[in-house]
Amino acid sequence: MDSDVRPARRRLKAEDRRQQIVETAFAMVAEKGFEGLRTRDVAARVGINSATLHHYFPTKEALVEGVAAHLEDRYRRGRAPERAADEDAPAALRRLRLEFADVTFFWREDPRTWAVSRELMLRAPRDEAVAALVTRLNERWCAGVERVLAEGRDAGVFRAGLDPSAAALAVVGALWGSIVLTHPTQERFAAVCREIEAGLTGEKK
Amino acid sequence: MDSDVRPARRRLKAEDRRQQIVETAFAMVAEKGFEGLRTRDVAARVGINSATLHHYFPTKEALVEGVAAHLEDRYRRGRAPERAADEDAPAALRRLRLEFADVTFFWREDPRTWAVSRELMLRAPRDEAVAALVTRLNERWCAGVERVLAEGRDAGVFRAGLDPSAAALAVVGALWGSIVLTHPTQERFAAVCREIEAGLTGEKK
Amino acid sequence: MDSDVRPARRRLKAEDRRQQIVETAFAMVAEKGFEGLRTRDVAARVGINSATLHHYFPTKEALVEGVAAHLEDRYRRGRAPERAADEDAPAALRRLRLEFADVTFFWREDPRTWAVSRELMLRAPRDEAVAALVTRLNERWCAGVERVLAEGRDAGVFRAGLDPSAAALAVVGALWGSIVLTHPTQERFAAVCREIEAGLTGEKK
Amino acid sequence: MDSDVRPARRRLKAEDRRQQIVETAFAMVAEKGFEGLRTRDVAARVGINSATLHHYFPTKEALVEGVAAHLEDRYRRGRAPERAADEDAPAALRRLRLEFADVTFFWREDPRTWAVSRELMLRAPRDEAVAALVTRLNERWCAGVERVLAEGRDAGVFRAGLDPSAAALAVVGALWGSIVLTHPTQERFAAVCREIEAGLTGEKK
DNA sequence: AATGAATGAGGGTTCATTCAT
DNA sequence: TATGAATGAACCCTCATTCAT
Repeated sequence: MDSDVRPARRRLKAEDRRQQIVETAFAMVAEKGFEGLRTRDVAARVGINSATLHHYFPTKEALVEGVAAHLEDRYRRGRAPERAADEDAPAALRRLRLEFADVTFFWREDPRTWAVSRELMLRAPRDEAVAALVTRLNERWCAGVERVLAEGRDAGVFRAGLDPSAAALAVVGALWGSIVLTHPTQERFAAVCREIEAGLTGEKK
Repeated sequence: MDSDVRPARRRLKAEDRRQQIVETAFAMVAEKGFEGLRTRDVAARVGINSATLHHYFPTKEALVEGVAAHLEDRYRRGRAPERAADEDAPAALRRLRLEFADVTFFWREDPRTWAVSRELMLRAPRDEAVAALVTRLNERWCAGVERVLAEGRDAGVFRAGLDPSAAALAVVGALWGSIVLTHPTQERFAAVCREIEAGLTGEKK
Repeated sequence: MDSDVRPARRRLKAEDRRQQIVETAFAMVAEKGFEGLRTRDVAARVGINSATLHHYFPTKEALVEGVAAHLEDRYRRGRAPERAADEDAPAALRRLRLEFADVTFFWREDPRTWAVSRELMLRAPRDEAVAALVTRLNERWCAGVERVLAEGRDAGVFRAGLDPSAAALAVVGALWGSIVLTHPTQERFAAVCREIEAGLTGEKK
Repeated sequence: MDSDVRPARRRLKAEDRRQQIVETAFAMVAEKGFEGLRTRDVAARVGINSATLHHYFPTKEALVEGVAAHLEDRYRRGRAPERAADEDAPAALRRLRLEFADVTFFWREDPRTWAVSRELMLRAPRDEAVAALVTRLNERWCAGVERVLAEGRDAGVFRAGLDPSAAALAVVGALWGSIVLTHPTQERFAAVCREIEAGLTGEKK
């Protein structure tokens, strides 16, 4: 019916509309990258006039920053559920595996989040605000892993000679790089994680 | 006769022009990314009309592919000089360190090549031709590392339980990812390499 | 009763708002010209929503007319104080100099009024409502000067052959044109006024 | 016929095209003012794509400057033909009347030139390049009149006490101001000129 | 009386590409 | 081979105005 054609979507509350726009833009970036992000397309997909979009985000850059902030939100919220399987493993190992699970989760369950963060990476060198966000996210990630590694080394779970800071960067790099470079299957990525773990625990030759 | 000589000379000149254009475009991508690549700018920097550029590269996509091919060339040519320092180290370790040295070389000495390859890798998901090249480059890189790892494991240099294929991906990912994510200093990157090596050799706890 | 009192009070307040809006728009035109007049900017400076502004002035044209009317008001009110200096000069000369003083007053003491009237005069050919106002203002001005000139001529103060109507237009044009064309200093403008006076009195060769 | 629909107007020589564009823009400014100048409209009227216009004038401001320069050209070229009528009048008077004739010529025969210069006046306070042009034109005009006045005074044609510089500004202002303020008929403007002349010659009371 | 949301109709500018010479 | 002229399809953004509350 006609009432379906013109849905009662008009005149949303401001915050809802902002959210709706940001999410649409987020999806668009995931599909076509920032390069392919068009304010008109976003507006059209939301079902509003492109001038209305400018009412919420006065400039495209503001929209991009909105998308970036949204990404940060998603990272904060969505985490992989803890698995009961590892109950008897050492704490450090359990937490390391949780880290792996998180990455797997985003890589498998939420490919858009992954795609957007890749796009942000690409844009960072030419956009200070994005660069700041990317740096912040990475540092937070590395710092988390570093704590796990330091505690695990002190607890005897990981190699004694391990340099937590450098190793954390190597681990995070390996997780991120292996995915971006090769888009591995879940199995292959699991194998990579096992190798990382083995490298850290220092399993005897 | 002249009519035979001239075409030959011209074709040579034409090939030079192509090369000149590609190199300029390469430099431009290094500076501004593919997103900032403008055919007119390239033409202007070469000193030709932008219509002339289209005479050599009928479409922008063709030019991008030219840049990609040029990158492959550069990878084939430029390598880090072997260092005499490691003479008494096992062969596998020496070759692994050579791999590290190569990456360091491109990251420190040839930033443009690094920048372009970074752009290409991140752009790959949205461009099939680029994706093909990237896959080829990565597979070649991983295969090389994999051979080193397999031989090293068999020679007792690396951990016995090591899965050469997965570990190679982890190593390549760590090298690439740590650089792209954090733009490390030379010292920091060296520390990362040491951790990778330690993870592979399986240094006792 | 209250219901009688309130509407009256409101209407008063409404009139104040209108005044406030008009004055703000007036200031804005003085700063940026009609070309730079934006309803949103006016509303913002008043501290109201731009929709509220449209509640008082349903269209931008109405606002412009409001500004024009406000200009007329200002001309009616603000006049230069009479100077005691010329007490022994003939009446016609005294009144002519008063005219000069008025122009000087607006040009020096009230630059905003001057700026707006300049905008209106130059804009008149493209806006009928403005043209009507401008014509009215000019005719009033010319008529005033014309009376002075006629009386002065009849009193033997000005040239006998003087055509009051044409001379009035020449005088008014000279006052206005010399200012708009060159933005003269006060001294230079005074010199221009002296020349006008000399031309009218017909000072012997 | 079809060959009439698609006139052989394409692919003009660059300078011709520029001229064509400038003249069209000039006409448009005369009609609607700078405020109403639209690059798209100009292009459409010329019969070219609006991108082609940007090929010649990379920015709207450049086009405006082109129009301004064109105005200066017109002033340089177009002058009123000298009239044989005044042969027995003193040289200074003849030259003064020539000045009047010039203004009359532009005001009657070439109203577009007049309109554009008025528009430039309006724009000058907000555009430095235009302001410079306007100042240049006015100074040139005033200087010309000043010379005439000085010579005429020294030759005994004009009032002995006349200040050439201030009087020149008064004359130029009167000519310009009387036209802009009232858009006089030719007869009325002629009367104004007569009054100016009378004021300068100092005709006895 | 007052507001924030929403809009339509442009407006200047960009850019890869084509065409005639 | 090389060029300048020319183009169409967008793109981001602006602004007076309207609508529902």
